[in-house]
Amino acid sequence: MPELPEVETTRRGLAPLLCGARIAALIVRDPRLRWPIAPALKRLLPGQTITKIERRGKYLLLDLGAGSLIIHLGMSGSLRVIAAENPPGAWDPFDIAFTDGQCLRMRDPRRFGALLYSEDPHHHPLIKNLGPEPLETGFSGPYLYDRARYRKVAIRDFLLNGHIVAGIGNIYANEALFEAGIHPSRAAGRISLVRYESLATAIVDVLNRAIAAGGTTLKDFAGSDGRPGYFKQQLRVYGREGEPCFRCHGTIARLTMGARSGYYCPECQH
DNA sequence: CTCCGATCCTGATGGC
DNA sequence: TGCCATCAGGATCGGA
Repeated sequence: MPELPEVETTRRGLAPLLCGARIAALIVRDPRLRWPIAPALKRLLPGQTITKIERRGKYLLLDLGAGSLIIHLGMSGSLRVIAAENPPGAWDPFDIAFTDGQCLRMRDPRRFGALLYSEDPHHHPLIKNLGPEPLETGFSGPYLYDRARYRKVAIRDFLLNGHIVAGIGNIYANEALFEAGIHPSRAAGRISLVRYESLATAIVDVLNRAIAAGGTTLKDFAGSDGRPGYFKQQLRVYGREGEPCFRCHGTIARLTMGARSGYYCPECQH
């Protein structure tokens, strides 16, 4: 899915198109997302106006003044603003139609995404326990080091835990660990403060570069303009098993860690 | 509390 | 060509 850079790319694309847009209707073609779309939204939304779009981790928050829509893209979701008369595809679970004839249409083949509403989104159960934003204050090497004390979980999985730091998924966890020279299966509690400083710097660097490239498109992801993200061309380890390391000319290896692969250079990462 | 595996769902891909 | 197993960018839940 869309990780932080893909969600931020989506947010930046949508904000100028949707801020000030007045909702005419919510059209639900398939409510069976990660959490079912609440039927009450169909009568709650019409007449409301989007005032701004925020991002928290991988969640988009569409501010309606009295509350917010919370959208998650799951593994395969994307959002576009198009003319409402455009015929929907088979995997487009909902449209938010606006009074100007445009609509915000979600596409999500795997249906792991979500459309929720909260009067107080930052205290919503899915959001209130998220860790700090990696691109804002509150995130740092010492923060990661403190949270990691005595923990045996692999550092790759530690970074995937949104309650530790928000928005990092498997691609950027692997890329940041390469940049910091840390082996993905090393126990989080057995990494020095100095190395956590490098890791925090690497995370910020990788995320910023990915946002600048419009995110990473492996298969499904498209920005709100329908274009893919180009960070795939800058990936140094993710998806590169058997290919040469750019730093040492060793060979990138793949490690099965639970259900998701860890990619790393055995020469550069310890 | 922490950790790990199962789970939701569909589609692409590769082996036989 | 067809069939089957495996693997995917997430995140919650339950059991050990």
